[in-house]
Amino acid sequence: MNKQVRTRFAPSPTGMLHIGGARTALFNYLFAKANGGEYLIRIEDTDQTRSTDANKEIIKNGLTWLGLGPTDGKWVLQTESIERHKKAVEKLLLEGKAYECFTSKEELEAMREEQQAKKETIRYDGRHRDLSEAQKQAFRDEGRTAVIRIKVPTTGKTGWDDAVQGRIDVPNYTLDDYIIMRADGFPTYNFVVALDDHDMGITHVIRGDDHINNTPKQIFVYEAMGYDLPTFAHVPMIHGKNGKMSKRDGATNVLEYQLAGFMPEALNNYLMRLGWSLGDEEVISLERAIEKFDIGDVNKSASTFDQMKLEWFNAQYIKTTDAQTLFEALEPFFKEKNLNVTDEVKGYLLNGGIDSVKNKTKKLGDLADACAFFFNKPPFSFGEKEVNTLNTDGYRNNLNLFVNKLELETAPVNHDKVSEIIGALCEEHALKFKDFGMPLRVALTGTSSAPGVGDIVEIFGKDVSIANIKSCL
RNA sequence: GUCCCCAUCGUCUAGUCGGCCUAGGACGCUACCCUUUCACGGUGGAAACAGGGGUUCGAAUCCCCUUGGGGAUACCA
Repeated sequence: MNKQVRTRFAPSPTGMLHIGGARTALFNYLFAKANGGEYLIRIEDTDQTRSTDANKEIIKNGLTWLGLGPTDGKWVLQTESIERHKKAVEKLLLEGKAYECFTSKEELEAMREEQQAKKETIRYDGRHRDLSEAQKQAFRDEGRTAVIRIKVPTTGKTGWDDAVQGRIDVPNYTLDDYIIMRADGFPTYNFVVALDDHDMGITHVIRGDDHINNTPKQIFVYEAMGYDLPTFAHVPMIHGKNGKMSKRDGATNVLEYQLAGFMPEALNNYLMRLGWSLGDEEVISLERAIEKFDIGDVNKSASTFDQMKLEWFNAQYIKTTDAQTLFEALEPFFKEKNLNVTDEVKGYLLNGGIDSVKNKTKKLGDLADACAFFFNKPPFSFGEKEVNTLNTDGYRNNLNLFVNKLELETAPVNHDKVSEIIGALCEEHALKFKDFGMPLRVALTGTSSAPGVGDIVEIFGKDVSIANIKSCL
């Protein structure tokens, strides 16, 4: 039987969308797409006290930004299936595969301390596994409320063939009869995950390797319910320089990368290269990755987050993205920097402006800064370096020579024409190209860090160029 | 404590069932070149198989141990 491949990403709205979660989502997406399957989203909100609607929105926005929304368009909430979960608990109870446990939290705590002291495995000891009806009633009379625990084998081992980690076996004596329904009546994570993955027809469970320890517990549910096991694939986590990925290593919240000026394509590319590679290829599009991705090729070892390389990827994408697309991505950054985009400026930016500066920046915010001079109008407010440049007598003279020539031009002036004019002036006055470069750049743009003067004149046009230069004389 | 996982340049990685590896690529660092600024780009360079035992004619590649990291041990997910 060849079932259609179906993966899922199951974030918990108890926090924001973590960078590691984004990579897990990406691998799920890639694997599903690579196999012509579906990639679903299930928001695990069973912890009613810690889940928030705000976090649900943040997760949704983050995934949407990355282009990793569900292929079926449905953002499923786990709590929507709560009645089904409760029915499953009842079924296991009825079949004797689960049981009521009245042990109080204090008793549990005491039990753990004792085990700790004896250097034993810390686990629930199964003390209420085989309570008689009379005993149960006695506890109820005491006012105790039961939790439901699932019966787990105490000998032997439980294992599976992990698609990335290989064979994993865990001795059953280290596991315990864990709680599948809390005293408040809400089923717990390890129980409902297995139920939902089965119900949603998930064929491949791809998740972080912090879930390896949960997998046997979930396998018990599949077995108790009589379901077939999916394929499990545990991808390594992302670490920081010193252990856990933390703020020191870069933002952990995906949306911060958007705000910081990263392009989703760059973040996806960087994330997929963490633990997966395609020969010597570095810049890999989603399409290309879908063509080549296999979960079995993912590395088993954890990787360290490196912001420098992310920035390099971002620079690659900025360099190869067209001006129109970049302009749209840039708009929020212009707004943030109080740069008002007039039709005139937009014209500059789209007709050569963005292209003239895009290869010098790594982030969209930097790119917006690099574009800032297109918003400048004379009289310019200069920095020290610019003032010094313009106060040089020779330079001022060169400015005059150039602007006089430029005024004589009748046709539109382009890059080559500017080179021609400067070339002729150099010959005539025994000067060098650089005697014109810096002063002209400053006079045209108000700043010393700008593209070549030929490009600037072409973008601004003859009239604006002349006006700008004259404002500095 | 107990259980599980991992281990190639500073970082991300290549290294198909052991020989083609005096270990390749990328980021970062660095030298030089290009150049009207800042960049981009180009050509080089320094930089790694954690340690110890095996197995083998031969190991980065297989086995064991040590060490070092990470994760889990909740009425969180």
